[in-house]
Amino acid sequence: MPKVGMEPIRRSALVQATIAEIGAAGNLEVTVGQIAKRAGMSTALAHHYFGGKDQIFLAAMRHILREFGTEVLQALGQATTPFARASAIIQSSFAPSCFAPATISAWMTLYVQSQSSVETKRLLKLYQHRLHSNLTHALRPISKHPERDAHTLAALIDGLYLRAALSSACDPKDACDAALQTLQTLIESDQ
Amino acid sequence: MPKVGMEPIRRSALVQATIAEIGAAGNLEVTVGQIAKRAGMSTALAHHYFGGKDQIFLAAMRHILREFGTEVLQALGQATTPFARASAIIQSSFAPSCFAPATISAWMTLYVQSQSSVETKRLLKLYQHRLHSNLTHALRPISKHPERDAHTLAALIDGLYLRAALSSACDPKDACDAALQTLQTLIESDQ
DNA sequence: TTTTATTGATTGACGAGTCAATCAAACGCT
DNA sequence: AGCGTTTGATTGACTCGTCAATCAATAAAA
Repeated sequence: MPKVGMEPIRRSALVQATIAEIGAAGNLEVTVGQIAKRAGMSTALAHHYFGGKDQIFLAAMRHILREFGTEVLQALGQATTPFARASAIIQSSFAPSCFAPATISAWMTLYVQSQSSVETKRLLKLYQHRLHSNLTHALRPISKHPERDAHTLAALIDGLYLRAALSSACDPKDACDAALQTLQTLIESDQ
Repeated sequence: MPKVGMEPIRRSALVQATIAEIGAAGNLEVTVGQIAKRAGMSTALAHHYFGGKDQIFLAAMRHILREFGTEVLQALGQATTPFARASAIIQSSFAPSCFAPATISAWMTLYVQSQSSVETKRLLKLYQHRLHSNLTHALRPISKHPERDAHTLAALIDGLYLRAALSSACDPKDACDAALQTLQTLIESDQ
């Protein structure tokens, strides 16, 4: 049943399947065959549309990052005060969608891959830069050291996420509260 | 030249070689053959001593964690005041040895692997527990919320390390200073 | 009939783990 | 001291499986 205009559908299905497989495996040891099977097509077709395994993975990473980006943007849209903006950024970072097993694995993979793939490193930097920039902007009216505090908060968010994501004992809600609490402390401190 | 008592030497050489190879590759895509070659022996011998690839990797991880542990312990020994203890823990976490390419890759790998290997997860938890426990102990006399602040600082350390390690722009010294600064802010805050 | 979608089959490479064989040191016995 | 025997060290060659990538062929729309 070959129909025209399959490309975007196939690509999207492959990206979804890739994320699901990475989530199930916990790491990048996922074959093109597995991905293609889950997406309901042959490996040959996966290669046809993406050209190679690396590019399938990259597309999956980009998808997750884009999704996260829009989530932050939406949360920011509803915030009116500077403090609410900072809170919104933090809360987006600990949203349930960030803790889906597939998303967690994808993030960890992103960290590892960024060491050996320049394209992946670029993606990671993009995310970090956006987070920092959003935070700085939110903090400017309420912090004495917007840049510095943004840097600290960004790192804190990453660290708390790491812990919450990797240890089943630690839950997202607590991590989010800890970040919010620290935000409070930072902007109250006058030094 | 088969001599008796080679086992510890070979094992140690393999662990060293594994760390070096992981550092060079940036990820876990390292073959037993490469490791064995760097360690100056055949793949068969590597298997003979470790039984399998997984166990070689585990041994390498344990080695890095043990090295880090002794580094912290040593720094703690020279600290006399509670604040100095907390500072020592932070500074150990940003010591130059933690930023050797091989060490960085090993840490990232640890994060990824902990998702799929229970033994690796155990290792990671051990490290996190020790860090938290050391920090709590140091903070008890000087913080109003030792547990809470220890948790925050531990996450901050991980997050700052992540950023410093992965982006060549960010340097370890700045990350360390940021952590120390936040320590200061946390214990000064009375809320 | 040209273009797009699609796949089964195949190729070529690579890598983990095994095995049988070799070599030399240590050990025990006389 | 001399002589077999055991034992640990060591490897080249091999097996078996896996997987990315390719290709030729088919089918249906345009």
